[in-house]
Amino acid sequence: MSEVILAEGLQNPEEQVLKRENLTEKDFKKIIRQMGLKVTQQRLVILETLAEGRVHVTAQEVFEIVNDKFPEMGFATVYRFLRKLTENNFVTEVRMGGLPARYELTPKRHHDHLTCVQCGKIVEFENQEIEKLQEQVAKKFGFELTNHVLELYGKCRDCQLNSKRKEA
Amino acid sequence: MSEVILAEGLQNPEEQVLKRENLTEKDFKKIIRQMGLKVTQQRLVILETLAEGRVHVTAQEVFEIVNDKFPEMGFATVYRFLRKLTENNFVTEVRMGGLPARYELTPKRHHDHLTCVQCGKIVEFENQEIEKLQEQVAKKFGFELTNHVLELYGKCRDCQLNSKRKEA
DNA sequence: AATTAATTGAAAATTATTCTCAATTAGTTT
DNA sequence: AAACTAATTGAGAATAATTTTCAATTAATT
Ligand SMILES: [Mn+2]
Ligand SMILES: [Mn+2]
Ligand SMILES: [Zn+2]
Ligand SMILES: [Zn+2]
Repeated sequence: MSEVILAEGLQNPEEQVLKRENLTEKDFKKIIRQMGLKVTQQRLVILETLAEGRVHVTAQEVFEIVNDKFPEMGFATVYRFLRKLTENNFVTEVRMGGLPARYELTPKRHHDHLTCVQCGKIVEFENQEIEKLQEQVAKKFGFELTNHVLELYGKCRDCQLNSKRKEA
Repeated sequence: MSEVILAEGLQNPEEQVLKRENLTEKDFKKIIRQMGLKVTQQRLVILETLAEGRVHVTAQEVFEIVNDKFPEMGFATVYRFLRKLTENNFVTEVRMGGLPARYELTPKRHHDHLTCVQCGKIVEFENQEIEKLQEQVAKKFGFELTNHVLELYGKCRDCQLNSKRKEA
């Protein structure tokens, strides 16, 4: 049941995000070439879209935004390029439950997410202590850690207040 | 690319799991009744399947196992009942990336997972320090924590050795 | 400008999961 | 024990997200 609420909320969530770099067309071209790919208009527009506006976007959202500026773009291109970007770690895939994947340009510093199950608001946070403890756990079991997923879910302050208001 | 390897590996992973209770038919009936549902053969067989054998199973796997003992069972019934069990917290859904959800009977103590990206082996662990820190993070941002997902991914000792062997 | 391998969009395919609905059945009431 | 009824079931259709296919186009190289 929290799933549905979450999905609805996520349609227009506000977000509290860590500061992002300002990227220009030059940077986009560099990124594309670093992956050994050809520079195309669609790829540039997709990167542009990722760099401005909402930080955590679904492939569908990217497609819709991009489709305005560039109506002949197919959604397969968006999915394809997002996958490439993710494989090359220029983009990070964030998955919440069974919902569609969300993507963000990989920021210089790693972070995890705290999401409101009611309104979908996303807060990014860094916690070095947790990161360290994760390493320790992996070590303890003889694993070489490659990555991790830490997603916290809860009710944000606003939604807590809203709930109380309704009760009263 | 790690996705594919992971998916393949997961087809026959060994697992290191925390000890589980031994549940009997009596317990299963109690569980079903606690959810206000009727006790049916299919529900009993599904619970039986969850209680023995592999701990982290997909709906498909449950269906196949169950289908042997009980060939007239439909997969919709498996999905339906797993959902109910999950909603009522008798079963916990574990999701790794975009792969099919895996389910396990919710154990008395909460734990998280450490998964080998090569062979799919799953190790369960508990870490109170991490849990505490998560609460602190939530609090710091004014959230009331409802749940979290912590999945660690890495290469297990065996797979590290295998890799070295291949190099040599 | 010619060449060619990569890229693209549209549509079909795939995968996991949910829904629909007519037939069956568990649990209750006579 | 038979009747009753609302819940449950299985089969298959539907849905949603994502991937694949393939013929046409295009970026980069010559
Ligand atoms: Mn983020
Ligand atoms: Mn587990
Ligand atoms: Zn909220
Ligand atoms: Zn392994």
